[in-house]
Amino acid sequence: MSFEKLKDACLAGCTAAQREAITHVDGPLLVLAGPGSGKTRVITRRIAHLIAGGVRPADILAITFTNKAAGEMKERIEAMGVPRGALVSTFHSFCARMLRIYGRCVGLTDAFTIYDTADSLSAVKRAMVELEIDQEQFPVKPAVVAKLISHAKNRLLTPEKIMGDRPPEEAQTVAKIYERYQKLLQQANAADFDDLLLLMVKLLQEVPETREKLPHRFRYVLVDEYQDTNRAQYLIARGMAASGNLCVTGDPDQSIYAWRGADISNILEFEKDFPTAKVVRLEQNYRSTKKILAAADRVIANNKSRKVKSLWTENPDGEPLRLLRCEDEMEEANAVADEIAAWVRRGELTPRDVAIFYRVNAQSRVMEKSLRAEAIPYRIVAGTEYYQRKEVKDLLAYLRLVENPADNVSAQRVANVPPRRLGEASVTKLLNWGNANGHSLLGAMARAQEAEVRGGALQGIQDFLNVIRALRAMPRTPVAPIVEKLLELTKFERHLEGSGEGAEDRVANARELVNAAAEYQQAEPEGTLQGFLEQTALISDVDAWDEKQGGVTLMTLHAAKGLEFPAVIILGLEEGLLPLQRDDDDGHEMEEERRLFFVGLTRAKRRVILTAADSRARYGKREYTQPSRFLEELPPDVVTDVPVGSGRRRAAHEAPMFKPSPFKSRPAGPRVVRRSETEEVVYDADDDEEAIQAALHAPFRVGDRVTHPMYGAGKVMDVSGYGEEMRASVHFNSVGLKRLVLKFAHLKKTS
DNA sequence: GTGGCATAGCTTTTT
DNA sequence: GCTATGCCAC
Repeated sequence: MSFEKLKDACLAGCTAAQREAITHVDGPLLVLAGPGSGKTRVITRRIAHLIAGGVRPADILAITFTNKAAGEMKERIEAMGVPRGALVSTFHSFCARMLRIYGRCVGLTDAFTIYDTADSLSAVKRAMVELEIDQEQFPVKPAVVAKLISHAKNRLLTPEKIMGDRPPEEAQTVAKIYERYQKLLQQANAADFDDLLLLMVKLLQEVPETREKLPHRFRYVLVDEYQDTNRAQYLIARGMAASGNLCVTGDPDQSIYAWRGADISNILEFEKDFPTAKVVRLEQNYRSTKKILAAADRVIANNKSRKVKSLWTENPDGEPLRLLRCEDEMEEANAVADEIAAWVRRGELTPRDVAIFYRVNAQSRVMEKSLRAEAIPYRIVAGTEYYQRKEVKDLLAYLRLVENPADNVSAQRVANVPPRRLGEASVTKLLNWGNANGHSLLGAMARAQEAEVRGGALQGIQDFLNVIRALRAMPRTPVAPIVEKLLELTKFERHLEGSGEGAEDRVANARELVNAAAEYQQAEPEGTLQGFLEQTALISDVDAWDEKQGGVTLMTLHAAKGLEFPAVIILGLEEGLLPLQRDDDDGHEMEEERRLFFVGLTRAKRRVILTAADSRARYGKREYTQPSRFLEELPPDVVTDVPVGSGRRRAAHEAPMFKPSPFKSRPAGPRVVRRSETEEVVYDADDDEEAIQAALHAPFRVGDRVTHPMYGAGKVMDVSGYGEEMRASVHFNSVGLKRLVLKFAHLKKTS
């Protein structure tokens, strides 16, 4: 295809506003894109259009928010039929890549290690030990110190500045820890997440060798989700675009990362930063129904500090949003699982069409239980979890040491894993000797005699060094054999087998790392050990999510950004949870909570369910809740209120009003839970084993005639679930439609 | 050096 | 209520 034809293809089916953004070539460009307005399409087509217009792919840099988004963008550009070669990456991956090349200018070799939050914390603790700060006496905990340091870094502040109203001597001590921490990282040839950005800024601003060259390396720079950039990222974006051809896209109403330093004014003040900037607004929504969009629009209108925009859609009205009011989080989860089961049964949606969002990860547990009980397949999106597991981190620590022998945090971590009589005393001795004599921990081990380590520890040190040396002798690609060799040499699986409860899982996790390495190799045939380690360090939650796999998706509202689903369920619309309660509320954080809810709502194409529970367990204590203020902000005409459980039960049976006490056991006798006008679940109190077994092994089918001890004759209308959770909807002559749990219902076939 | 027990901290969100 | 860490005893 000719480049002219390609250019046309880039514009096919686009609106005037979209075309404007796609065809803009030189000079700064701000694309303010509402949810579902075709932003990704505009970015990918703009890149394809640039290339079709003669721009070399290698001159284009596109920054996305997640690795997953980067991968998808690359695919979509290639699908347009233009030559590949544009660099599409996240900020962190891009900076890591630059630092592999130019790290020497800022004190890193190309083998540097990336420290995650947990590694940083270890380094902070080590810094405090070295400074002889008594952790009992110093009132700031290591984790808080680590946070303060990170905070300072991604805002480019000195530690004193971010100490707020803490006493000056505390600030001074934190500053000292910061300094020592940084020295430790330097010695370990390591960079934490924030350093990746910070050192990149240094390359752009301070280092003579790079500050002239790097800003001109790319002619066109694009940054997506610009509303979520922090100070350092802002400087990098600007710094890389000496050409002035900086295109940023985003939506201030979807800024949800202020808590980690994102500065919404980066996008709000883009026009001030670049007075010649062209601004394109994308306000037509192609994703959601009118009702969903109206709800989202009305909610976000309550934010005071925002650029007003008018979202609209030509999509149909759609069905109303539904609010399930439940007694507690268990009922909430059951009601949601029942809903989904019904959708699937009716053929309206498949499980993979459905996403469940929540504010905090802890909410997923109860939900999972109910989904399992209904036999609904689901997937939790929390990719980093796997790499945080102890056994996996241990293995990665070995691999890092192979790559970077200076990495003391990793060396300290696994020196005695599996146990090899190389205890804390010896390690401390080696560490101190190494510090004094300019050697890493690994280096000190190689000179253990000099360091005056003796006894059993010496053999342990030998074993440890042998493992590292053997691995280092292997080629760095392919990666999987290195991981396999590691498991073999350390007898890691045998070590885990004896680790008590959950040992099987741990062994499986360890083996899984071999698979992860093989998968990495499949994606990156040339990939090295270093590349694999980098990928594992910079993986994000959504990165691990494969939408091709079936099942209901469970994730936090934060992880939901940028995705879309036919049906969305948002749990826990309660004061304190969504919006989440915090100590120092100055109103800005409330607005960020509202944006988070806005993001959740606007992920939905056709169907939205919201839930709220009267009480919820928190820290193991039951607390009564107030409905979220966001519920009052929804336009009443697009929301249907659906009482589940207690409220409905009262209405149905005119029981006296009382707050159900979680401390009283429920009264004997059949328990009836009404779920809607026509549906009830009846649990019988006396469950004799024989009847249960009989019920479970008598397959009821739609259309079967049955009798029930209490309700008499009826006809089966619907069957759902498996095993103990199998339920049937039965229409009884006496009382109409009931939903029965077969395990308890004592239902018999009559014909 | 290992294993058992107590307890603190967790539930904000994540690269 | 759970879990990860740290402390102590053997």
